[in-house]
Amino acid sequence: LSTVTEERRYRIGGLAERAGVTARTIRYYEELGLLGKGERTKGAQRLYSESDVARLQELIRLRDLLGLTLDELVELADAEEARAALRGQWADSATDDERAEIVDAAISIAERQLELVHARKQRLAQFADELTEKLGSMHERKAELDERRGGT
Amino acid sequence: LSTVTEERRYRIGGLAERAGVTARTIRYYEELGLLGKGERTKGAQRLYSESDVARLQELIRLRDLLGLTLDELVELADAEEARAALRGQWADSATDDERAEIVDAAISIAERQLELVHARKQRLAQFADELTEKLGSMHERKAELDERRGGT
DNA sequence: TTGCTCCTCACGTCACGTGAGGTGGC
DNA sequence: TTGCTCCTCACGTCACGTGAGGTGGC
Repeated sequence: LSTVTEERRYRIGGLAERAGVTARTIRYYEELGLLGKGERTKGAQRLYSESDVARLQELIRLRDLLGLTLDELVELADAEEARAALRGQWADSATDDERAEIVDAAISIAERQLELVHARKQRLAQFADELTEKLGSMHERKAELDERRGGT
Repeated sequence: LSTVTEERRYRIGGLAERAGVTARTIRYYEELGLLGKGERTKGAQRLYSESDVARLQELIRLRDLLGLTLDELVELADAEEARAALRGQWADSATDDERAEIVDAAISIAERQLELVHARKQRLAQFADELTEKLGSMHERKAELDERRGGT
């Protein structure tokens, strides 16, 4: 019945589905400090917000697409803590110098990730080239056989 | 001192280095049937050929770049067995119809892999886009702060 | 002979999977 | 009330990591 803080909440199953993982994975990530112990219902059920969804999806992407270990994700999360703080109360009591420092750190992190993404794309492109070439020679071999079999 | 079968051999450490894995991984893959128990020296040391290097590198790429599990790699290896047979003695006693069937199967496998590679590239491209956009807005924020600090 | 690399167990670890037994209702 | 989803242990599994103790020399 509050009109302002009308935000959607998910239970662990909903979050899991939206991120493409299981509930177990979410509990494990919370245990490692990757997700932070948030609100609970009286029955002790975990509740998540839309920003939790985005955060988990990001973690899964870094894990699956870039192959980062959970240890590396924890490191990264610690480093990003500063960036998240920018959007919190914390930022109100910070000086512009401090804010600039935080933004610089966040930029470095994003740039590093972009490099990793490009490196992966390179390797995938090379893989695609090799597969395409292989397919070409296999099609040749096939045509040769078909000609001999069709034997006009 | 043989002049024809003059092929380079690797021990497990050499193979490991060339594929970017550890010796333990190679022994484990052999245990799973992914690598096949080949020759040994009198001292029981494993010996590998250049084609073993290529094969292992391929497996590692499928694992790292496409995220296949070892179970899936075993399946794929079983399916590819036929393709490998094309290059062996086996092929000499096969009919052209059988050869064509084998090539068709091999083509299907390669096409499937190429699809997976493209799907991954798509996801990576989207990730890159989002990171680039994020970097853009962070640079804006930075410029804003710098202006306030520099305050002409 | 002395290193270095290899060998085979075999237990440890990381990132979860999978019940068992029980309670709550974003 | 009846399902369904959630909860907390806690043991199992996959893909290796890491010694221990020993032998070989692509």
